[in-house]
Order: sequence, then C-alpha cells, then structure tokens
Amino acid sequence: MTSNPRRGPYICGIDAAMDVVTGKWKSLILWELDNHGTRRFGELKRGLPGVSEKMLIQHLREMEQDGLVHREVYREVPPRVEYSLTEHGTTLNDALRPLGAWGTKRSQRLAAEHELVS
Amino acid sequence: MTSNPRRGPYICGIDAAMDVVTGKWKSLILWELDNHGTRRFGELKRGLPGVSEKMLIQHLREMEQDGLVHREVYREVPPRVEYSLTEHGTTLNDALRPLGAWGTKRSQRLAAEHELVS
DNA sequence: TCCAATACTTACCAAGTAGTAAGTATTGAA
DNA sequence: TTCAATACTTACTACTTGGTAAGTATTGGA
Repeated sequence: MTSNPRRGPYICGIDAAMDVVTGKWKSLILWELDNHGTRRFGELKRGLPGVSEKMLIQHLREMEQDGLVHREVYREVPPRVEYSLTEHGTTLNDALRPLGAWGTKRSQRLAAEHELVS
Repeated sequence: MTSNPRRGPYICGIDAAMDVVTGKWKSLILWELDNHGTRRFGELKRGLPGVSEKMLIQHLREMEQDGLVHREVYREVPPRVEYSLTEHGTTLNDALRPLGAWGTKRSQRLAAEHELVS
C-alpha cells in the first residue's frame, strides 16, 4: 500500500504539520517547487539526486492528497506532467523557513566541532 | 540498538533540523519541557498519554546526544531524574512555532471540511 | 509496425521505528 | 530481610518506510 492512515486526530499543531511533512524527500520537494514554481516529474527527479521514482511519485501523490501540490497533465507525446505548489504548500514552505535556518546553524556548529577534533 | 546513524551529511537546513525532530514524540517532549521548564521522567510519561517507557527514554537519550535536552540525576531514594531544555532545545522549539501555527490552521480547516460533510 | 520519450507502476526485500510486557537497579525505611 | 518507589532495560514482535529493478501506458512519427 502507498497510503497510510493520516489526517488522524492530532495532539497539537506540530503534530498536524509533521504528518504532511514527514517523508525522506518531502521538504526537499517543497523547496524545489517553491524555487522553480513549476517542475516536471523528470526535472524533480534530476533535482533530487538519489530519490527513487517510486518514492518521488508516492510523496507527490500524498502531497497532492494533502492539498500541498497541484498536478497538471498535458496530453502530449511524450506525456508531460507539471507539479506546482498550492497556496497551502507555499505557506507550509514559509512556515518551515525558521526550522531550516535553525538546521543550517546546527550544521555549521557540527562542522565547527568536527574541525576542532580533526 | 537505540541509536541510528544520525548527524549525517545534510542536504539542507530542513534536513538537519528534521533529523533531530523526527520521532513520534519528540516535538511533544520539546513542547512539554518548554512549558514546564523541568520535568521528571514520570511526569513526562504522564504528560504524554500513550507513550511507552521504551520510546520515551529512547527519544530523551537521542535528544540528549543531539544537545537539545539536559539530564540531571539526583541520588536520592527513590531516584529522581530531571529533564530540561538546553539553549539549543529552546531555540529549536522557537523555530518550530510557525510550523505549529500552520498545523493548527490545517487542523481547523480539516475540521471545518468534516463539518460540511457530516 | 515499431520506436522513442516520459511518467508512472509493481513485486520484492531490507532496514528502521514503535509497541508490549516483563525484568533490573538503587537504597532507605519498616 | 523485605518492601516501596522511581527510572530505566531487554527481548520479542509487528508495522512502516524506502530502495532496486523491471515492467506498463500513451501516441505521434519514421
């Protein structure tokens, strides 16, 4: 199965936000789509080195169900599918910014500690 | 084993932050400690209905290793152990606030949609 | 008729995450 | 000597997450 029981009863706001953002590549997809506005499946794949097609499509489907991502199909040959953020996706990305800044500082701190050791 | 390979090479800040905050109860522990300042193991357990002792201690240990939580042991009978946030834990909690606010709005939206259906 | 290009889809497997339930450690007081 | 209270610790299990690799679907053009 691809989908699991989500949208459950949440204990608090963090809980509700984590539910849609948990997944190895989801925050990166958010970032990638926010950066480029619109991306095709293949572009996303190339933009996220290491992601498998299975996980990419699985995450995109869940994010679509969660109202974060919009999927537009163009009936051409070869087929073209474009993904973009919805308004909710954009606001989620904004809400993640302070966390990203904290993580960046943490990375720098770890790197500095590693410097001292080596 | 309790610990897994963490503190890996991170792709971005979000990634680095997610690494320390991922875990079913971690954000709740953060919130609980921020709210009360200091909590004993048993108090935390009672404050997080449904958490198992195994997961609680496992998360606390990881958060201690990650420099988010401070553990203070009082050699009394019966034993007393107090947990509190470090400065990094406090700033992480601050960085999570916008995400929590977003999640709260999402919960309200979902509840409203559910109202319409029922 | 077959091929090329893109976007999936599926089966299978390994590793990680979390729950249950029972056991351990400490030590002062009765 | 045993007990009580707190804070863990361990073994076992089930479920979830993510990876690999191969296959499918679509359809215009050569």
